[in-house]
Amino acid sequence: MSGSRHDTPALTARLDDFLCFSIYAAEHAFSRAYKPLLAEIGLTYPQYLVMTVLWEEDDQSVGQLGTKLSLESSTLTPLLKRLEAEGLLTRHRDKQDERVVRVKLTQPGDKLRNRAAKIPACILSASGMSLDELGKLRDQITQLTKRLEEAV
Amino acid sequence: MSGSRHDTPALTARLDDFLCFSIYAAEHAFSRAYKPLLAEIGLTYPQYLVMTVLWEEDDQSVGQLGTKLSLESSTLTPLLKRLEAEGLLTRHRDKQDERVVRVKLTQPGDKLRNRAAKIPACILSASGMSLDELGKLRDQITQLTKRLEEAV
DNA sequence: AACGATTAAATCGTATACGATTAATTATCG
DNA sequence: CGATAATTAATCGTATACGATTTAATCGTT
Repeated sequence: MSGSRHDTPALTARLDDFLCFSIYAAEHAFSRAYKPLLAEIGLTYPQYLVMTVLWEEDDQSVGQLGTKLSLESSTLTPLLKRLEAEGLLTRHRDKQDERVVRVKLTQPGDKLRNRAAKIPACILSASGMSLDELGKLRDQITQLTKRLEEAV
Repeated sequence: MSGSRHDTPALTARLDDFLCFSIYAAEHAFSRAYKPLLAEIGLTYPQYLVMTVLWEEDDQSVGQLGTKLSLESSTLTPLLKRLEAEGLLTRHRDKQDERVVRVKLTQPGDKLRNRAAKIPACILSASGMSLDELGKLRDQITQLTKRLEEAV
């Protein structure tokens, strides 16, 4: 057996040991869990996140959305154009500062909130966890994210 | 105030309340934390995950890799072709079953493991958590993923 | 052996996602 | 006031990622 490349397993952690991979897998799982629910209202998962930010606070700039979602304009611009083409929002240059593009919900975009309202409960139920457990887990992950961002 | 669209905030959970968003953000943070480290060895984050699976066990089919990473062949095939073009692995049809493509590390691909070996420790340090905390968090997330997958 | 069902990858179209660059506008400082 | 710096989106090139379809090979049943 000596000399085989499998003599030194300690060099490579097993994928299942990686916290980053558990997050990667969970992200996939969430995306898949949301997909059928979002398909009913014609949104993708990232589009749903953008709409959620706008339902929370309307009339935000591309930059504000990017900060909240950790996304670049190179990602947001095409995504927002698709939502605009769907008639869910408008994009207009800010009169005071023409560099800024302000994103506003249309009436259909605002109305969609009602149809999306039941989705979080579906996911909660699918997760099989209590609101309390979920909140604790969320806070731990958020703190981890904060530390990773500080370290970079 | 009555009649404003902001009368019913309960309809829309705040984005920060979403566990799914904390995972989404953590996935981004991990990806960004890994990026400079992986750039040194010329890998992207998904490519690193594939290589990790192969370092763990060489000579796997595209399907096996897909199962372990929750990825479709439509994602893996182009990714594997890039790694093949880099000379890190080979792709060959299985002699016993020509439907199957077996992926094997080349010597450079195997050697890369040594250069990648220090990366997990860097991330661990950046996360600012103990191995024990990390393990507990990982197990909770893995369980959550399992439940979400079962519910779909 | 034969033929329909199943399986494994690959392909295609669409949608993120990011870094680097560009374009347009605004701020700043001499 | 005017040149330069800084800011904001948009654009471009590359790399995931998935669903649906296609292709090729194998399996199952008769």
